[in-house]
Formats: sequence, structure tokens, C-alpha cells
Amino acid sequence: MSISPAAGRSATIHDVAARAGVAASTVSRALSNPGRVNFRTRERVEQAAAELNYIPSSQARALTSGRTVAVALLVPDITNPFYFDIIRGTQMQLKAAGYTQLLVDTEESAEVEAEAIEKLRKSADGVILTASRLTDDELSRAAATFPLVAINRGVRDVPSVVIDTPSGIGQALDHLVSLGHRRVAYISGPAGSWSNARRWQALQRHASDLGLDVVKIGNFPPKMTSGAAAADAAVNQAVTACVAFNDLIAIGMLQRLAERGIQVPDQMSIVGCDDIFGAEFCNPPLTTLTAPIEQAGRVAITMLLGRLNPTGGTAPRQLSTLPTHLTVRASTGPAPSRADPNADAPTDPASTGTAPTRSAP
Amino acid sequence: MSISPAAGRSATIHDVAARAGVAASTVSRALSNPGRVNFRTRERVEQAAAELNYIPSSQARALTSGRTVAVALLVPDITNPFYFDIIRGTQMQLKAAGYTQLLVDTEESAEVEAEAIEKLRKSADGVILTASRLTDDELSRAAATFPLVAINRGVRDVPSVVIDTPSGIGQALDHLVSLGHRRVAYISGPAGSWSNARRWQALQRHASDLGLDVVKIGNFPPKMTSGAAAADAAVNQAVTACVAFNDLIAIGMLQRLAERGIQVPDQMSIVGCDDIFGAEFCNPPLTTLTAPIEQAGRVAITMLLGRLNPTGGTAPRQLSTLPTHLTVRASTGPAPSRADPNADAPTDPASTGTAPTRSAP
DNA sequence: CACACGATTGCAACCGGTTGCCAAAAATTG
DNA sequence: CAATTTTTGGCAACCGGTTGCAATCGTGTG
Repeated sequence: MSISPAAGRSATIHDVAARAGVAASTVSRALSNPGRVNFRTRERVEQAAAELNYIPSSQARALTSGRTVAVALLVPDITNPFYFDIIRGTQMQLKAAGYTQLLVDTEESAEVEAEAIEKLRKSADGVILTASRLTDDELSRAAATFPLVAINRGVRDVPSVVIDTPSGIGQALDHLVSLGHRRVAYISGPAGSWSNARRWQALQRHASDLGLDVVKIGNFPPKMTSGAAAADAAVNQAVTACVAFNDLIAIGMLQRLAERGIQVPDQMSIVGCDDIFGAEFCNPPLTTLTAPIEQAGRVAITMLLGRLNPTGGTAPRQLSTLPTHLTVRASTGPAPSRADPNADAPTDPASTGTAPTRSAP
Repeated sequence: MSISPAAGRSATIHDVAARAGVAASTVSRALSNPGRVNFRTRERVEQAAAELNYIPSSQARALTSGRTVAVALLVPDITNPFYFDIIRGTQMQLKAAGYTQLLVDTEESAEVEAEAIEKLRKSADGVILTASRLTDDELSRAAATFPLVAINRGVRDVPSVVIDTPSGIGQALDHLVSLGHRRVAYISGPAGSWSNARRWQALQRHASDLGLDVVKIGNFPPKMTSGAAAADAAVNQAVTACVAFNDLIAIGMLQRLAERGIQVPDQMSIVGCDDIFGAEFCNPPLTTLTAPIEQAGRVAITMLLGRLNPTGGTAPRQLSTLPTHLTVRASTGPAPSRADPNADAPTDPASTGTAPTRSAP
């Protein structure tokens, strides 16, 4: 080879320029703006680049063009398998578009989250927020000055994709009612969670439509370990079925109930939310609200990239709602007969007193 | 405020310089090299920076300093929960050190992997390779020119952290023997996998020490769906126990066996590998080789950062071996009596012919 | 044959920092 | 008090690209 880059260091645009016998600017144009240079010149440049194994520095490019070709994904807690599917979905879509994914754990903290967004402003072209802890106000302010898409958080003026669990909740309740349940508990997730609030709300509304008796139990961190306390509380409340904020808690409950010798679904039915990895093969397999989590990630990226690279014409959608559906597996079954609703639980003679307002068919 | 940055755009080092009444270079030094500027000057600069909410551009900094403060994690398939724990472990350690994680899916392809490494050379300070598909040669060549740590792949001159499954395999086999098993199958993972080869090797060695009869079944992709074929093959081979390449396959087998009405562990014992999320609550809970996966991720990052920021003195370790141990749960049990070893499987009268070389006590 | 215009390509400034080198200022020394 | 150090801070080059503007060249046109 006649001209080669300084030993060791990887080739720069100048090396390519020297080798092709043109100016650096021409190389830049030949590679990123073909048509702006002569056909034959471009060929020479391309060959030189290939020979030198030239890879443009995304850093340097970002400096002038302002585009980093990277998108950050903020999750509150990587530990939660729910986010795995989102990580996966976004990663796939990003890769397809040639973008890089920056993964950031915000530790369930609004402060860390806000700080991360500020930092990312320079090192990413946009951000996906999952289960944001920011206030509505902070959120819409951030969205006004930086490309941003929220997942599972609906706020005015913030593009978002939300998973329509509320409608799924209806299906879940119908299912439970059809199995004869009359008193169900909602196992509440974290206090600040938007999704949690929505689910509880939907559950209340549907329950009152159906004349169901509902109680809300706890606010629990969304972890498997919360399941134990939740399960205990549930049997103590003498409900025959529970709808849990998410599958993690639900699976934790399953474990605890098994430990206590309480049969699922014979003595207690459990419904989860999300249908995460594991819901299908836990014991018993979990009836749950299947959410298109991975798709949510993909859609979020599509929305984000849509506004990063506007293709004229149609403005990108502001809100995408993804449907859920109930997947019935083995953790739900007919309500136990009144005989001994909870052989194992602390006796509570009043428990059957809160009779359903609607009589059985 | 007297001097403020051009409306809208976020503050640059020059804005800070202007506001503090010093040169940009002074600001740079004040912030990154205190001690090089006067105490009072530094204070002024810091205050100006704070007032302007100045955040240095990592891009620009990377351009001159060469350090991007980012580390890439290459995984062959984000779909596999095994990597979730690695993602988590690396993410945690990186965050603690102020680094950013770049997540890349190499699609189980050596080519994509090599390409990614080349790209990353400029945009990351180092790379963690999990289950690399590269040849030993490519790998050590890459490691020679770029900070790199491999997980579960031992190659000369390539810093790596390997999980010592082979020794765990011994424990698993002992366990099976103590339960009376005499003929076990190894459910093989992907053909090219280094870990798979090691596991199979270790299994053979230990089996011959114990006088066990072993067969290798298939090469299966490391997915749950592989479990069905694996399970069928296993019952067909008239073994009473299986050690699977990983938990994913093992769980898939569990499902298939349940489907066919074959009792685990009464008719067939199953041992997994890795102890991924889900192994604990599948049905029955999986006996498996618990691997410190998350820790592996953390250790890998520690090694990598160790060589990125040499602290004089001790050269960083080249190889870190993490122990595993057998976690016995409910998927293993006493070998079925000879009566009807596989009521459900195609009859194979010769199956008991391959008697163990060592007689029972 | 002079002039104009489009296609190409080079020059140079700039993106936002970092850093070697030098000079002014302050402190130390004889 | 002059000479010598030591501090401190500015200048300018540079990292690896991008891009506005101008120069060059070829050719169509009047």
C-alpha cells in the first residue's frame, strides 16, 4: 500500500483523503452526501476507505451534526423482568434503524431520572422513559425541549405509548365473576405509580358495575418478595380472588400460598398483570393480563425516530394505546364453596357477611 | 444575570468562561484539573458553571481525551434471560463508576460481533464479550488492540471471567448417583459454544469416574422451545436423568414432560444450568447449577475498568473463575425402580443392557 | 469568441472541549 | 532591591468530522 495511516491508530478521514488524493471535505461528502461529488471521485474515495478500513468517528460526527445516533432507555429498576422485554423491544428496533441503545437505571428516583435526562441531552438524540417518576409538569417541560417518549405514562403534550391494562382489568373481572367470585382484592403496586393508579381505578369502576366487592391491599414494591405479605393479607381479608399489580407480585403470592398449603386456584384465585417471562411456567401457570411489552418498546422507538427524522407529511402520532387481553391459565378457578373459604386463615366470622349485592344466577 | 448563553442552546465551556471572566482553557482546568488553577478562580468558575447549569459534552471531551466513559456489552441474544443478569450486573458496576453502558445484540453471529467491536473501538473505552462467537485467534487479536474482557470464554491472553460450571457438574452427577441414577443424558447446547463443550467434557470425565452411563443428546439452540424435542429424545434414550445445557432448555423439558404425563422427578430427573430467573418457581422447581451470573458481570466490569484506569502497582488479574454450586430443588429425585422405567416411551428392551460398570453398594 | 452557468472540489471555519507552551504575576531568595 | 522560581492563566493547535463559500473547469449560448 502506498499511503497508510499512522501506524497503529485507526484511519481518519484525512488518511482516506490522502490515499484517494482528495481533500477531507470531499471524502466527507462522498460518503455521506453522494451525488454531491463526481461519480469517479466517489469510487476512488470509497475504495480508499475500504482499503483503510475506515470507520467514521461517531463522536466527531456528533460534534458538528449534533446527531449522536443513540437513544437512551431509562428504566427505574433493571432488576424487574418487565423491563427486559422493553429493553429487548427497543434494542431490536434501534438496531434495525442503526441506532445505539444507552441503558440507564434510574433507581426508582425522580432525581436520578431528571439528572440523567439532562446529561443525555448531549449524548443521545432522544430518550425513552419507562414508568417515569417525574411529575406531570416536569415531564411535559422536558418533552418540550428534548425528543422524548414515555411508556406507560400519559401526560398532555408528551408523546407516549400506554398499555391499555384498564380494559384488560374488565376482562379479568368478568372472568372472575363468571367463576363465581364475589369478593376480590387488588394488590396494589408502588404508591407513586401511574399505572397502578389507573389499574386500581379501572378495577373499582368495573367492580361496581358488576356489583363486586373489592378491597385494596397495601402498596407493595413491585418485587416477588412482596408476594408473601400480599398473600397473607389477602387470605386475612377473606377474599377468594386477587388481581395483582404485576406478575412479579403475583408469582410471589403463588409461592407463599403454596408454602402455607393454600391451594391455588381451589381456595384462592390469582390474576397477574403483564405476562412476563415466567408467568407461563410458574406453578400453577399464571392467569394474567397479557401486555405487548416488547411491542410497546418497539412502538416507542418508532415514535421517537419518527420525530427525529421527520419524513414530511404526516405528523407522528402523539399517543399509541396498545391492547391487552386476559390469558387464562391455571391460577384462576371457581370460587370455593362457602363451606370453609379459608381453612388456614385466621377465623373471621364476619367475612361472609359482606355479601355480594348481586345474587348468583 | 449579566452574561448568559445564547438563548435556547445549552451552555458550553465558553459561556462559562465568559461568565466567570476567564479563558475557556481555564474553565477546563478548573473543572477537570483542580489544583492547576488558583483557589479563588476555581470558585468563580464553579459558581458560573452552576449558575449556567453547565454540563460538559461527553462527545467533545471524547474527541480530544480519547475517553468516552462508556463500555459496551455484547450479548449474542437479548432474548435469553441468562444475559439479563449480566446486563444487570454490568450496568450496576458501570453506573457506580460513572460509566455508561452500550448494549449491543450480536445476533449469535461472529460477523456481526466482529463488526460491532470495530465500530465500538471509537465509541467505547472497552467491551465486555459474552459467549463470544469469535475464534480464539480473532479474539486474542482483538484483545491485543482494544480493552476487552470475555465472559465464559477462556482464551490465552484474553482477560476473562469464567463461571466454573465443570466443577458444578461433578456435584450434579454425585447428586444423581446418590439418588440411584445410572444412565443420564446431557442435553447439549449450541454446537459452537465454548461453555457447552466444557460442560460436556466435564460431564464425561466425571461420569466415567463414577462409572455412570452417559449419552449426549442433540445440539439444541438455547431456548425454551428446544425443550420439547430434548425431552422426547431423552425418554426415547431411556435415561432416568438429564443434565441440560441451560435452564431455558431444562424448563422447556419440564413443560414437555408434563404435557406427556411423565412425572418429574418420579419418572425423570432434570438438572439445569445457571439458575436463571424462573428456575426457582417453575414446576417443579428446578434443580440447577447456580451460577453467580450477575457477579460475573460485575467482576468483568471491575477487571475492565481496572485496566482502563491502572492504579499503578498490581497488574489486574487476567482470569477470574467464579464458583458454582448445585442447588437442589424438586426436579430431581430417586431413580425410578427398574419395573417400568418409561411406561410412556417406545419400548427398548436393550436399554437396561448397558449396565453400569460399578455395582450398587 | 466572450460570457454565463452548473458541476466539482478545495479552503477554512467551526463543533466543544483539552493541553502544550509561553508570558505575566506573585512569591521566594540572596 | 534585583534575580530567580513558582503560580497562574491565556493563546493556539488539535481531536475528526461537517459545511458555507469560493475557486476551477467544462461547456452551452448569443
